[in-house]
Amino acid sequence: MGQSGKIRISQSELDVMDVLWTQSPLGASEVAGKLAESKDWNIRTIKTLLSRLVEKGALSTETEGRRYLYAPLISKDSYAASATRRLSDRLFGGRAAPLVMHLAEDDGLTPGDIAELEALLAKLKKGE
Amino acid sequence: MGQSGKIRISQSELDVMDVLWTQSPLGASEVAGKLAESKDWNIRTIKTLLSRLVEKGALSTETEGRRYLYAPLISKDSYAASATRRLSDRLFGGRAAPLVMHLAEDDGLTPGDIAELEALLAKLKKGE
DNA sequence: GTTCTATGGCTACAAGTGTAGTCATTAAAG
DNA sequence: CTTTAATGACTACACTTGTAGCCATAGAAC
Repeated sequence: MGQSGKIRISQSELDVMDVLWTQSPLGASEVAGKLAESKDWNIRTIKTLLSRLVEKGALSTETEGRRYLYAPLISKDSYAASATRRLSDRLFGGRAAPLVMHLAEDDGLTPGDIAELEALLAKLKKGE
Repeated sequence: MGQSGKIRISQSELDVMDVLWTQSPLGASEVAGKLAESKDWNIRTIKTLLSRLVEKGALSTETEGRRYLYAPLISKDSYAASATRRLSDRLFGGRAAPLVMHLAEDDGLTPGDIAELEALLAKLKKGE
């Protein structure tokens, strides 16, 4: 967990985090390279986002020559956990079932998902 | 569904929506009355939020004398569905299982929740 | 009828966000 | 060495959000 609860990561910043969650540490231009496939962003935009993420304590920097290599300080997992919990608390009073029900609607759950969830539930019942 | 996907509702605005999802239509001061229990907001703050929500198309107004009665234009359910889907897409590539797993950690799922989810899954398997 | 009070409309203003531009510097290319 | 290209630092600027203040007005309370 850590401070992942305190840090607010914006939409665009999250796109940058995703790259570094996949691979890190990376320099700004490498991050830009990965993002180029999905986003049409100027390198400066990416640098701004990187700087803001460093300010926020979401990324660490390591000096390599005259540039920085960036790496996540919070894991995707812990970020995802806190974001999920926030949503669940905020909209469903912390209940998981309604949330899953919403995913289920609108073709949200494939048969594979259902099987996976069943397995997960079985494990939870045993574990607890 | 509708336009609930397009409309961005901020944190504070969501607090206002919650009141109106519980009961509507209501005038500004009634909304303020309900919010007073949980929030320490000036009535003007609430009026601003109401106005912004009307601008955004999240609330409708109905004139009653010289004031407005506000009512939601999007249901909590549809908002919750799109918010859930956004999160799931954004963080888990649209997979439901990892999301539930996150809820499960950290005491997120009570035995009751687990039972409820099992029932839900059973219904999904039969239905589809 | 005059004073109070609540209303919506408009305004405010700092922090956060999306999206860059400018600049001095330095490493690389030639 | 000089030109070029890439880097981080600083700056920019409109939009959103949180959190209200001011104002003219109209109904409520005398």
